[in-house]
Amino acid sequence: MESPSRAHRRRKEARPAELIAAALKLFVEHGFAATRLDDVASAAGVTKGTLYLYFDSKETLFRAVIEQNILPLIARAEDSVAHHDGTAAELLRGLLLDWWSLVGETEAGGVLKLMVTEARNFPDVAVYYNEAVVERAKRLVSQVLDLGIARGEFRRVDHEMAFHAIFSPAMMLIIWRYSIGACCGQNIDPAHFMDFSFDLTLNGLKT
Amino acid sequence: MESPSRAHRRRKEARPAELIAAALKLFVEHGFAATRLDDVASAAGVTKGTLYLYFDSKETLFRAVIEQNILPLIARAEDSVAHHDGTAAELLRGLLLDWWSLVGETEAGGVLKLMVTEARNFPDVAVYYNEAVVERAKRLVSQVLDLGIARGEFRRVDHEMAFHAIFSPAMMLIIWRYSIGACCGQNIDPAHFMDFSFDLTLNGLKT
DNA sequence: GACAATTAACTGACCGGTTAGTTAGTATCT
DNA sequence: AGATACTAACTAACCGGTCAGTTAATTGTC
Repeated sequence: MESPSRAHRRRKEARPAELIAAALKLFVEHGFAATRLDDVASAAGVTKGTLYLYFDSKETLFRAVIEQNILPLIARAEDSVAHHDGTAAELLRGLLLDWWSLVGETEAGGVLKLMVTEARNFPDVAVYYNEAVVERAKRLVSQVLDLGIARGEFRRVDHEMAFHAIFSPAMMLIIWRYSIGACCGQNIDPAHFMDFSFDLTLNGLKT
Repeated sequence: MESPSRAHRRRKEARPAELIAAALKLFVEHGFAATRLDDVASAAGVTKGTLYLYFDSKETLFRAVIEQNILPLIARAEDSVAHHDGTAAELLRGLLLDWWSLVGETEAGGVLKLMVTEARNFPDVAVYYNEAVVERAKRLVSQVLDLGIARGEFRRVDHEMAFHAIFSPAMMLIIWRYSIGACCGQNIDPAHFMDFSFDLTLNGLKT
């Protein structure tokens, strides 16, 4: 027996991350209000008292969950911009697939669903998310569209509209997976759907 | 005093609908768990005790909210099928715009967001919703796609994929409006966006 | 290397505010 | 007057947040 007795070892460094991971999972599953801190703590292998050593309140924990899970996303997005080679179409596909492998296929994808469900209860967090993620992505897509139009690949389109149209399928896929899809077995094959919907959109964008 | 007595008139017939409307609004805004029944009741102009005359529990009220708001939707969808005239493209556009004016532009649109946020807490309701709304819509779109393919208008496409691709923008628009969009002023012009995204998709579908 | 003395991560019982659900009583209708 | 739509005061349970106490690690002393 290596460590049943050591169930509660002292691991100050690891706790916050573990608590945040547990909180993300449960917040996404049940929503913020319906999630008990006792459950978050025990999912992270500690008790509620310990949770309060690291976070001031349930709300603070929520903010930490959002922040921790979008910070890497922001960082990664930035260097993805610079290296543009190939056609605008290829760049756009790369952008979308990068975003997918970063958001869609990781636990972090739940943050999107969480923001959608809790935006009205935490408007300031929603504004922060909008600026840190959505607006940034919008600017990225806008650049690619400009490039595509300049190269004669794309039609002149409303950038705002195009952005939403391009990301809608991927966002829908994520939200679906964490909500109704989780209850009704029939899940869409993500890779297949991403390919399909991107082709559809690209055809629409082409001159 | 003009009508403090009016405040509690006896209106057995009107109460359930009023309570359901108030509940929908608050459930969509704050989520199921974070909504107080006292608030639902007072939004409907009664007190909590009255609410319990018409609904057994908070959960029963939730189910009623979903059911009442998708029943008309189902009914309307059915007769929209039969009258197919014109091209498949026109039919598809009609289907989507009908759905939009029925779901997107009414209070009932909130049901979609509500189902997304609460699906995991009410899996059986989610399954019901999926069968009563999603699967039904899927079959409708499938018929139109078959028609379009038979007429040589559309490419041979995976119906499941195409369905999700077609409805993604509209669903995203609704979910957006009731969540992050509600916190960050910048709302998309629905009519414009629906036109834009449908054109994009249609281009992709065409032979 | 053993054995305090000290520090700090962690626990779990507890408190108080909140809210789903109940019920005794009031107002309105026929 | 009898029936019933409705109210408001009430209860019980639940859960966010606290804190006195426990236990694991570290340091210091011989």
